[in-house]
Amino acid sequence: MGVTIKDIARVAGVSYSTVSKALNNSSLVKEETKTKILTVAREMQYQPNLAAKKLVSKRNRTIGIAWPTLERLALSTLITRITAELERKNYYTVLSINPAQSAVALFNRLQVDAILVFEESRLSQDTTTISSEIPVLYFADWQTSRPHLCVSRKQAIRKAVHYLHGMGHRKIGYVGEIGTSSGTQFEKLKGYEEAMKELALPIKPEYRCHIDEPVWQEGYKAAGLLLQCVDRPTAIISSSYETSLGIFMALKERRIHIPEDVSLISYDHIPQLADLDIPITAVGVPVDRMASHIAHSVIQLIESPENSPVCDVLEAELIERESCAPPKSIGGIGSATC
Amino acid sequence: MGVTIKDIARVAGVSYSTVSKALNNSSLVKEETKTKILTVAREMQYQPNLAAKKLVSKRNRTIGIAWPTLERLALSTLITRITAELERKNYYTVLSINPAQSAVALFNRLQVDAILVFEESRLSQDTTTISSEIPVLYFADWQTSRPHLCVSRKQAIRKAVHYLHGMGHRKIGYVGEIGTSSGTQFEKLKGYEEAMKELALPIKPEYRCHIDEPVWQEGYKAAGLLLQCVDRPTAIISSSYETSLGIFMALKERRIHIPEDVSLISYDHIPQLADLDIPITAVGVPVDRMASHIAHSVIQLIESPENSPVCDVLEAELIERESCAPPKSIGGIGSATC
DNA sequence: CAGACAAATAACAACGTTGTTAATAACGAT
DNA sequence: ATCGTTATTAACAACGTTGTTATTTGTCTG
Repeated sequence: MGVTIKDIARVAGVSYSTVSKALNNSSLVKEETKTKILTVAREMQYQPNLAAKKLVSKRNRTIGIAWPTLERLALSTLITRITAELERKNYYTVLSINPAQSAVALFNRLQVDAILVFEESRLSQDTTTISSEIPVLYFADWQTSRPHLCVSRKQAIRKAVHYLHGMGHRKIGYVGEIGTSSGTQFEKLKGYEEAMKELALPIKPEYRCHIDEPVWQEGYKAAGLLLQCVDRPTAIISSSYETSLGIFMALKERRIHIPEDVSLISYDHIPQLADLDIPITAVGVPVDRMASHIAHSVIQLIESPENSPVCDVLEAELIERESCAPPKSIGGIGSATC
Repeated sequence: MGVTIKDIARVAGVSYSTVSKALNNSSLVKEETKTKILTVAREMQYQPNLAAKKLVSKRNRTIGIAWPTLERLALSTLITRITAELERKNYYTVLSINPAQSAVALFNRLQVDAILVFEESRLSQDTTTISSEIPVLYFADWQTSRPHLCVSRKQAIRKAVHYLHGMGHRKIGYVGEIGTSSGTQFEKLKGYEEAMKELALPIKPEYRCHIDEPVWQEGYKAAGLLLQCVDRPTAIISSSYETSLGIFMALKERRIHIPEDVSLISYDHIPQLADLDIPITAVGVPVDRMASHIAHSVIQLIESPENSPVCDVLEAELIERESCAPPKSIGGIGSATC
C-alpha cells in the first residue's frame, strides 16, 4: 500500500527502527542521519499509518466528536472552532453524525484518543449504557458521574432578564421550548421563570411562548403570537440563534422596529448574531471561550486523566449589541422605576 | 485495553485464530463452537479493533467524508442521507470539516476504505495535488481524471427557465453568484443565460441579481433589488435553499404573494423546501436519489474499482409544488404566447 | 594497542487481527 | 490394525509501528 518506514529505511540505507526514532525526533539518532531520513520521508510523501501507531498503543492524536444535531448554527460554529483549536495543538478531529451511542462505538473501534459527545437532550439515548474504553468528555447539562462539561444556561437567561429589567422593561416575553423533556431547554425556561419571580414581574402564560423545535420558522410563528398579546411585551428573550432569526423576520415584516419598539436578546453567544441588520444582543458562553475550554479539557483528559475535573461549568456572558433599548413608555435614562 | 480475541479465546477455551474465524462466520469452524464463541464475545462486549483489522489490510468498512462547507442545508441533508444509506449497507462514515486536502491526508492516516470529497469550488484547494493511496470519489463539477460524480446544474436551471416560460413567464429573474470563480455556481448562471437565449427572452442585467454567499441574508437583499426593477420580474429562480428563504421573506415582508404575484423556483431538491408556508417548487437532483447513488458509487469504488466509471452525471428533476403560477398579466391557461 | 565506555545503529518482540499452513481428531474402508 | 480422507482446531507469519535490548562502531585512556 503506502510508503512505510521500511521503505524509507531501504532508501536511506538504515534500519527501520532508526527511521522510527528519527521520525519521532529521538535523541538516540545522530542529527545528521535524522535530517537525511526526514528528507527522504518528505520526498517519498510518507504518511504515518495511524492504525499501526495506535496498535502499539501510543497516541493517535485523533479525537472523535459525536455530533448528532446538525442543524444548529451555534453548534456548527462551536465544532468548527474546536477543530481549529485542536489542530493548533496538533490533534485531529473526526466527526460522526450518528446517535451518540453508535458514534461512541464507532470511535472505539477506530481507536481514537478521546471522544467528545455533544448531546442536547438526555433522552435521545440512554447515555448511562454507553460504554467506552476510550475516555469520553460529555458536553451535556445533566449530572453524571462521568467527565462532563456544561454551560449555565439558566444563569444566561437570568442575566438577560435582569439586563432588560435594568433597562426598564417589565413586560418580557420568552420564546423557547416549554413542556420539553430536553434538559437544556428546560434550564433556559427555568432561568426565565426564576428571574421574573425574583424581580416580581408577572409571568403571563402568553408571554411564555412555546416552540416545537429550534428552527426559525417556529420563532417566526411564536413572534406572531407574542405580538398579538393584548398587553404586548416590550422585550423578547429568544432561546436560540435560529429562533431569533424567525422573530427578527416577524418583526421586520410587521414593521416593528428593533430596538425602538421591541428589544430582543438571543441565547447563543456567536458572532453571526452581530451580522444581522441590527446586531443582536446575546447571552451565553462566547463560542471562542467555549471552544478553547473544551479543547483544553479533552487534551487534559487524554494526557492526564487523573486530574481532570468530573464536572466543569462555564459561565455565560451577556454581550451588548444594538437590539435592546429602554421601552418607549418609560423612555429616557436608566431604570426609572424600582 | 479492551477485550481482544485472545481474551475471548481464553474464556471460550479455544485458540484465538479459531475465534477470529468464528467471528467472521467462517465455514471452517464447527457450528457449535461458533455459537459458543459468539456468545462469549457478546457477553464480554467485544469490540473489534479496526486499527488491527486494517493493518492486515482487509476492509475497515469505514468511509471518510471530507465536508468543508458546513452551512449549506442541502449538503447537510445529503450527507445525513448518505450516512444512513451506507449504514444500511454496513459501512460507517466519519466526517472531517477540514479543507479537502488535509481531510484526505487525515483519512489516509486513519486508513479508511474510501474517501468522499465534497467540494464546491475548484479553487478552494489545488485539488490536483491531493494524493491519496485510498480511493477517492469526488463530488465536484469540474472535469478531472479521477473518479467523480457530478450534477447537471446547468440542466437544472434550464429546466426551471423552461418550466416558467411554459407557464407564460417572460420576465424571469435569477438570484445567484454572478462573477464567481466557483464552478458550480457558474454552471447555474450559464443554465439561466443559455435557456433565456434559447427562448429569446431578454436578459436584463438587473434581472441577474448577484449575491456574495449562499446565505438567506443575501437572498433577502437580492430580492429587494429585484423587486425595485422598473419592469419587475414575474418569476424568480434562486440558486439555493438559503437564498430562497431570503427571497421568501423579502416577498412576505412586502406582502407580495407567492405564486399569485411572483413565482419562485429554488435550486436544491430537498424536502425542506416543501415545509414552508407555501411549498416551493424546486429543481435539482432529489436528495434521496443522490444519496443512494453516491453510496452505491463509493461501495463500488471499494469493492470493484476496475469497473467504476470515472465520471457520473446525475440528471436534475423539477418537482412541482405551489410556488409557481402563470403571471397575472397573461393569466389563465397555459402559455398564451409563443 | 588492549580495554573501557559512550554513541549510534540494528534486531526483535509486541500490539490485535487475518489468512495460510500445520497438527490433531474422527471416521470409514481396507 | 493401518491407511487415507475429512472435519476441526491450533500454530504461525504478516501488517506498520514503537520501545527495549543487543550489537556495532568510534573515541579515549593508560
